Amino acid sequence: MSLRIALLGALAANDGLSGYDLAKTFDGSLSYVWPARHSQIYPELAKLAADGLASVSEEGSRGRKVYAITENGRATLAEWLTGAEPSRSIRSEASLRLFLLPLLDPSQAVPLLRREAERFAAQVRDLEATRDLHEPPTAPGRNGWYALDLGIGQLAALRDWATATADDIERLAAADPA
Amino acid sequence: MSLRIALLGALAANDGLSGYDLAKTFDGSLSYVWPARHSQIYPELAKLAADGLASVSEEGSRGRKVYAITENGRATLAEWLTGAEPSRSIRSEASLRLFLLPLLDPSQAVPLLRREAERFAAQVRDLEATRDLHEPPTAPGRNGWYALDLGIGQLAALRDWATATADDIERLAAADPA
DNA sequence: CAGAACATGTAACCGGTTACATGATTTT
DNA sequence: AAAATCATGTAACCGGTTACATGTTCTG
Repeated sequence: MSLRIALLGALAANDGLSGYDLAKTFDGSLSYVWPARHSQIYPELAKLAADGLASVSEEGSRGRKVYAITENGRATLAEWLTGAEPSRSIRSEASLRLFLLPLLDPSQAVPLLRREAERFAAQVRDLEATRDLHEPPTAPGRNGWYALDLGIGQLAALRDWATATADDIERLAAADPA
Repeated sequence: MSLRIALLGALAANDGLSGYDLAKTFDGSLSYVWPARHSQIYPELAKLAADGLASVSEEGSRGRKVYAITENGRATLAEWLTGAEPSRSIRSEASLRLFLLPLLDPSQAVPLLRREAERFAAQVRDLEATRDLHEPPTAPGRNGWYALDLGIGQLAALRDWATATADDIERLAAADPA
């Protein structure tokens, strides 16, 4: 279900996208919340068209098909956004790693946590630089900007947790050298 | 692959767990990074045992099987934790929703963003209360505590983003009433 | 004794990933 | 002319979810 919504959202934000363009979006800004590959996007676009939520608005060269969201599609999107509770579950390999690192003994865990923290910090700096390169665009395009902030916030939280946990483990190890 | 690691991690943190116990762990603390159902856990434990990474250390009443991580299992876990880059991809329906909410017109988006922010804030308060109920336990069990902090940090980031975005949209709408 | 909680498993289905497959246009 | 990029699709496989299926022990 969520892939449909994400596609409708991308089309609503910036009408006139091809499967190829969408694949890039799902590899860029949208990848922070819902990554998807072209092999999943093309069939889903076909289904969206079959269900009347999107339509092929234009056929370009090289077989390019440009999709537009329909009124029906907009309604479906708005309904999902205003309606039912979304699932709160997330699955993150990077977080799993952070979560398990404290299992190692302090001499191993602390440097690894600091390395991870530095990695997240670097990503945060990258994204902040990307964001600050662009003047805040006006309403519709602005969404890419908000998305970037969401990514930055999540990564910064991971960075801070890794730092705090490394500090805590270090403190404990110093107080009680097992 | 990651489920194996998560299971090994849970067994390393607290040896002597059954599939049933593990299912509860994956529904509790571990759910913030890697949720799993018992229907996935039982077969994977069998595979872990077949591969010599864990073993059945004890059989209790009601068919209860207690698993223990083996030396081999510990080595595999340590290798994954210290080794290769974990995938940075995450998939979150809740974040997708936040991400798309700014697409609605301001009069709809702002209250929904504030409602979401309040929801995240409530979750944060809940988790903080849970955490503060318990004295920080000593080394091995301490991991549940760190995990809680990671969950709190992630949710707080979502809360703050929702609040900031609502403020921003409101500010824009006030400046330029379309 | 009934209902809740403990406890383990299997099977069908679905969403997502990887790999396969093809061809057109642009750039060097 | 070759290589890169644009562009769309299909198929096999795998991990995860939902639903099915069964039996035991404890608690009220």
